[in-house]
Parts: sequence; structure tokens; C-alpha cells
Amino acid sequence: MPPRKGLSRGEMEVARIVWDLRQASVRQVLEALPSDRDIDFTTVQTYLRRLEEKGYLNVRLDGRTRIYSPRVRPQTVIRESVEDFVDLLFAGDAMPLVKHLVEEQKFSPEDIQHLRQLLDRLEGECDNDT
Amino acid sequence: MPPRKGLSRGEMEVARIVWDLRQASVRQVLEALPSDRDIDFTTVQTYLRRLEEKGYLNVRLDGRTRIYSPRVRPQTVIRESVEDFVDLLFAGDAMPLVKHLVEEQKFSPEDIQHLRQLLDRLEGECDNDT
DNA sequence: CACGCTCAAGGACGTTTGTAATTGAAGTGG
DNA sequence: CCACTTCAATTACAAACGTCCTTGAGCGTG
Repeated sequence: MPPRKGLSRGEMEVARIVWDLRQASVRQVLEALPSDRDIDFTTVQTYLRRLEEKGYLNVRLDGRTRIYSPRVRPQTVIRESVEDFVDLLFAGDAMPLVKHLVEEQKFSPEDIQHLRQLLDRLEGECDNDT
Repeated sequence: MPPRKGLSRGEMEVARIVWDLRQASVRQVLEALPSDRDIDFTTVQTYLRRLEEKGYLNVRLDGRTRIYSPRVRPQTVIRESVEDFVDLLFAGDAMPLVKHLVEEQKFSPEDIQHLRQLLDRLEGECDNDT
């Protein structure tokens, strides 16, 4: 049912960089990767090519250089990935994941406050829904 | 740095069942799979074998049947998987994921209340920490 | 212009994953 | 006890992944 094939780990890694840069050549992506990420130019090339094949990126030519740009919004990819992940690990029920995150990750008091506000807002919307 | 190899999608699927059943033969896992999950007996067999090879499951013989049981606690695997996922999609920052989940998933008012209590509890612990 | 040098494109290769066909042992009815 | 069925173990294999090697085009310099 998902319209696109899923992204592998490496593909996601470079896709995130293209999202950040809004558009990028192979070399630009390579340079944007964390310096401790020791990876070959051609490996990045392959990821970009596959991302384009899978429909996640657009490509245009600038001289003899391919410039890649997003074709699917990150929001969409993130939504699909999260859904997938929740299905896989928690049988589709997101609550345990939220609880896990809130319990395990040490959020700052500011974050917690932020979350509380988010919950308030949500509850308000619920009222309006019904 | 992770002591174990990661689990693939299919492996996770059957691992979750073994966790539920606490111990299971190939056939028991097969039967515990959702009925719409059309998968061969031998495929399940392969997943279980690989899980054992990777150190996630123990195995003992009951007659000529292999009985698999957890070797690593689900809690541990879940923690590792979530961490992995957050790294991959959100550069290690869990907040965006929590926000995404709270915003996208339609939680019931009860769930929201529940979460609020969880936040309260956490804040209390923070105070004690410092 | 010829010789390297840089860099992009495409092909290549070993491993992992998803899935099943094949082989082989145990039980069962005539 | 032999043909048949049943079910588990092993082997197999194509697709996806992570990674890089190879080839070839453009460019600078003696």
C-alpha cells in the first residue's frame, strides 16, 4: 500500500542531508556528512542514485553535475517511517513508544513543559472535533 | 559498539512473538502470526535460526523439536532499536519524534491524561536528581 | 598538444534479507 | 513392514544493501 519503497539506513542518511541543503551535488552531500563518517564519494553517489530511482529525489543537470533535490517532503517520509516502526515494534500502538521515549530519554524541564502544552492543545482540539 | 547485530524486519516480527509466548516452536510461532500474514513454515524457521545465531534467542530440544526462548529481554532490544531509529531519522534528538507521535497519532483523552501524569512523575524525579 | 590530475557515472561484488524448494526423519494404516 | 503422510532441518536463491572499483570526460601545465 505504501506508494514508495522504503528507505534503507544509508539512503535515509543522505536523504536527510538533501532535505537540509534543499539541493545538493554528490560532493556537497559528501562534505555535509559528519567528518567521522568515513564513506566513499561513490558510495554517496550510489545512495543518491537509488533515492532518485525510488522516487524520493529529483535530479537536474548543472553542467555535467547532477543536482539532487527533494521530491517527497520529509514530513511525509518521516510519517511513513514512524508508522512502519511503530507497526514493527509495538504492533501499531504508538502509546508504548511515547512512554518509552519519555521515560528513557532524559528530557529537560523545558522540554517537559513544552510537551505539556502540546497535550493541552491536543485536548482542546478533541473537544472541537466532537 | 552494539554488542549484537541488529534485527531485520522479519526477525523482529517473530522475536516479538517469542517474547509473548515466552517459549515457542517454529509451528507455534507460525500459528501465532496474524492470519493474514501469509508466510511459509520454513521462512519462520529461518528467522528463528538467525535470531539464535545473532544471540537473541536460546534454543533447546524437546524430542526432535527446537524450542526457542528469549535470551535478551525485549526491553533491551526495544531500547536499542528506538535509539537506532531516533539516530537515523532525527539525528539522535528524541523530542521531534515525541512531538510527531503526539501530533499525528490520535490519542484518546485517557491516553493524554496518562501521559500528563507520566510527565508529572518525571519532573518530580528531576527535582530529586539535582 | 601530451601528460597527469580531478571528479562524475556506471558497473561490480560480497553480505544480508525475505522467502521457499528440497531433503530427511517420524508416525500411521493396511 | 511398506507406502504415505507429516513435519522439521538444511540448502538455495533472488532481491536489497553497503560499499567500492573502473572507466572516461574535463582541465591545467610544461
